[in-house]
Amino acid sequence: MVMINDNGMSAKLKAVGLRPTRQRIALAEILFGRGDQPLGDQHLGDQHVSDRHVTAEQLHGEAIGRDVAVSLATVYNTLHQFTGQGLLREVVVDSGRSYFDTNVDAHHHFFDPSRGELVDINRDAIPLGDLPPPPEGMVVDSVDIVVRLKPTGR
Amino acid sequence: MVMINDNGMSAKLKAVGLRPTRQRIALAEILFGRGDQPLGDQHLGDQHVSDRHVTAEQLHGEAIGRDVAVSLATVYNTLHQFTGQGLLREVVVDSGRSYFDTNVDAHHHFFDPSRGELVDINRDAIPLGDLPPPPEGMVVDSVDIVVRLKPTGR
DNA sequence: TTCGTAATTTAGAATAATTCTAAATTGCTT
DNA sequence: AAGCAATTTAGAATTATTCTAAATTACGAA
Ligand SMILES: [Mn+2]
Ligand SMILES: [Mn+2]
Ligand SMILES: [Zn+2]
Ligand SMILES: [Zn+2]
Repeated sequence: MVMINDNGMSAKLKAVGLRPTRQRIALAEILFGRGDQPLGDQHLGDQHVSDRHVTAEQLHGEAIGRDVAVSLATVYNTLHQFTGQGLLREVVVDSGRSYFDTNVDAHHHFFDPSRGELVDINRDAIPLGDLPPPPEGMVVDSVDIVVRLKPTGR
Repeated sequence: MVMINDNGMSAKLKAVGLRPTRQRIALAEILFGRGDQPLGDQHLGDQHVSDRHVTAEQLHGEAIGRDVAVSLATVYNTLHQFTGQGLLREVVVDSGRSYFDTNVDAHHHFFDPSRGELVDINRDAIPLGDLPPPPEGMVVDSVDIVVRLKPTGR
C-alpha cells in the first residue's frame, strides 16, 4: 500500500513486465521524469516532455550524482531491458559508443560529433518518397537519418 | 624504372601523398582492384567497378589470406589514412565496429544487422527535400541514411 | 510476518574493437 | 651506399561492453 513519490515509474515498469527495483525506478525517473520542470497539467499535445539521448556512462554518472547506488553493469542491463520493452530505442551515430533515446517514435537526428550531442528532427521535417526495394527476403525495419554537423566555416 | 603489375596503386597512393609501401599497395589492391573480374575496357560510365564495405578485421583477414604480411595495426592505420585522403569513407551502422566504404560519393545504405552486410543505395533513389535548419553555429556535413533490414516475416 | 524462490544486482573478470608506444624496418633522396 | 624520415609492428594499453557467479532483493504464498 506504500506507493508514494515514485512518479509513476513503478507502474510504468510493471506495465512492461519489469520488477520495479530501486535501481530501475531511479533510472526510469532520470530518463523519463520531467526533471526540474514544475509539475503541472501542461501537456504539450503529443509533444514529448523530456527527450533524452544518453550513453550508459552518462546515465550512470547522473545516477551516482544523485546518490543512487547502481552499478554500471546494471545500467547496461537496464538500458537493454528498457529498449527490449520499447521504452527506449538505440540510436547508432557513433561506432564505439551506444546512445539510447527516450523518444521511441520514428524521428531523425542531428549529430554533432565534436560534442557527442544529438538533437531530434521531427519525422515529417524530412519527407521521404518510397525507398528502393530491399534485397530479396528482407523487409525494411527502420529508416534512420543522421545529419552530421560541423562547425560553421570561419 | 620497375613499376610492373601494381595495378596503378602506387600512382594512386602517391597522388594523395602516401608512400606506396608493400602493405599499402596490397591493401589498396584488395580494396580498389577489380578482383577476379576479367580486365577489359568496359567502364560502366560513372559506375563504380567494385564497391566494398569492409571492417578492419575483414580486410586484415583477406590480406593474410592472400599471403600479404601485414599487421592489424597497419590495417587500422591504412584505413584511417585512406579515409583522411578521401579514398575511403567511414560508414556508421553499428555501434561497436567500423565499416569503411570504397564508394566515397554521396549515397546511402541498406544494412542487414544479422549478416553485417551493407548494400549501396543510389543517392537519387532517395530524393530529399531540404532539411530543417541545423542548430546555431553548425552546418550540415553529411546526410546519412541507413535502411535497416530484417528477414521477411514467416 | 515470515519463507521460499526466482529475479535482480553487482564486483570483477573477460571480451572485443581500437589505439598507443617504442623499437625495428623500409622507402626515398642524395 | 648512407642518411633519415616515414612506416610498420608487437605488444601493451584503453575503452566500451558483456559475462560469471555469488550476494541481495522483490514478492507471492503460507
Ligand atoms: Mn552493436
Ligand atoms: Mn569496443
Ligand atoms: Zn531522438
Ligand atoms: Zn556504400
